[in-house]
Amino acid sequence: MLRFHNTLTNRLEEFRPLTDNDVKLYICGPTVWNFAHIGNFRTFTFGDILARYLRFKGYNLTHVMNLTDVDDRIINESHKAGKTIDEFVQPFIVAFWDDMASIGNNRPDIAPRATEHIQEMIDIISTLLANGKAYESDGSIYFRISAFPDYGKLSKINFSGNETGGSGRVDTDKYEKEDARDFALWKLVDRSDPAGWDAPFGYGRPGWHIECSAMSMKYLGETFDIHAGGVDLQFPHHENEIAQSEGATGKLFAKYWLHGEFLKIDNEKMAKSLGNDFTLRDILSRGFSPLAIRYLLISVPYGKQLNFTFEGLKGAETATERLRQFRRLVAEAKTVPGSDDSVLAAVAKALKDFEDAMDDDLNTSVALAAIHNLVRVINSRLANDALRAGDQKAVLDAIGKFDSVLGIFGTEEAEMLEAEIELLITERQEARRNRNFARSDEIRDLLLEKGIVLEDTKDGVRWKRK
RNA sequence: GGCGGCGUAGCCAAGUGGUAAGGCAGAGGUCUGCAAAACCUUUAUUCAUCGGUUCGAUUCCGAUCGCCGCCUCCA
Repeated sequence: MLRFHNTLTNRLEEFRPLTDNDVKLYICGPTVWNFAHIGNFRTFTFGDILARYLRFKGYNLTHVMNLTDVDDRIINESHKAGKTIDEFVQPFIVAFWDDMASIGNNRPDIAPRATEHIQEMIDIISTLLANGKAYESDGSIYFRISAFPDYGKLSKINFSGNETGGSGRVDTDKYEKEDARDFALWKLVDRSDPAGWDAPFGYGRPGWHIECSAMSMKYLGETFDIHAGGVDLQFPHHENEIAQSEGATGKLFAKYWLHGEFLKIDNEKMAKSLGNDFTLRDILSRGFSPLAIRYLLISVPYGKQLNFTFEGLKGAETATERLRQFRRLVAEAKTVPGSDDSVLAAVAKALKDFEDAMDDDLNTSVALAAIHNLVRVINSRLANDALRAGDQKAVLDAIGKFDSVLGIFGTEEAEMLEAEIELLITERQEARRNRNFARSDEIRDLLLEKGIVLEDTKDGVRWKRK
């Protein structure tokens, strides 16, 4: 029985789709103003695992993840760069999908861009204006929180204890709002500003929160199953999404809310000021494999904070290497006919433990333990005995299942590429020993073409992806 | 100030009212001419501290200390 911790109810709940076997999932995607950092990828990898597991369980999934391509940061940065929003954002979108592929995250079925859904946002705002849940002030449109009694049901936020007053933040807004908590749905901007759109209520641009309401409801319906994202989005972003959407439709917006916890670096928060806001690219350039990064990101359940360290990443590197090696050993094992009940039982147990763990709010830690336990049993077997053909098939099937959910065994292509690289490096070493430097350079260039950079260290030659 | 989470071996960590998963590192071993790689075995009388409840607590309650988050753009 699949269960999720639902932020809305703050309980572990059995997952039941709204309709039959169909599951509609929305995950808040990146703001494409920069390269995404490792903390972003923890959330997106959690989202990917969630999507994969829902499919593993046999659900017919529609997976939507938005791209936020209009917000103040983007507008400022594109201004600075002297580019249009689209020109500025495009390379980061490309980079984002490259990074996602590199870390093994499947592409969502639909990845809508905010700027392509302005009309849908305008429609929601119009509805809210018409039903009294929004108002105009100084040309901008605000959500009227006092007209939505459920406000706060997700974050359980208690405004009475907030820091307010002279130095507080709540009252510092320069605009005239009925209530300090009210938030912008549509911001009036000057005609000359290219980052604006025409709307019945004036030339302007959407507030941050409205885009997710518009895109999720457009592709998944007014009520859908799961809405996921990082914890920091819980308030105000998700709370405001609920207010806007339910305020407009009068229906439940999302049934289950799942929030991915933060990633810490060396037990500290990730922050630009601390210089530890590593992008995926930063980490790859240090020679770590994307597979190891993925492994580390899922080694702790999504609902708990994860402490990211380079020592841990080295460990993840070794662990994924072992898993890859395991699959190779099993696949290439010489077999004898038949099967062994004790091996089949171990495989069945691993599969059950794995599924039980994933059913339990995606407990990837325990799921990984189930896999490692099987690896140990089978490796022991392999060390002492020939594998039976039936056992081999069962183990490979199980690996296929584990990997369809977690994606940590590495792809065949990646494995072949690495074997090829190792071969070339060995040949280059040989050439250098024989003082055949021409051949050595030739190999180096060949590897460079494949995007592999060699690094001579005192322990020998290492390589890394460019 | 309000609200929430966490503190488990050298490191990353799971977990439960009944006596501590898994990974990495370390140690020992198998294999190998020696290495490396690979594989196997092994590694916490103890779960931040102090009290309480209980036959029994790491697990429940209270206090203390420390860390992280939200309340403000943020995965």
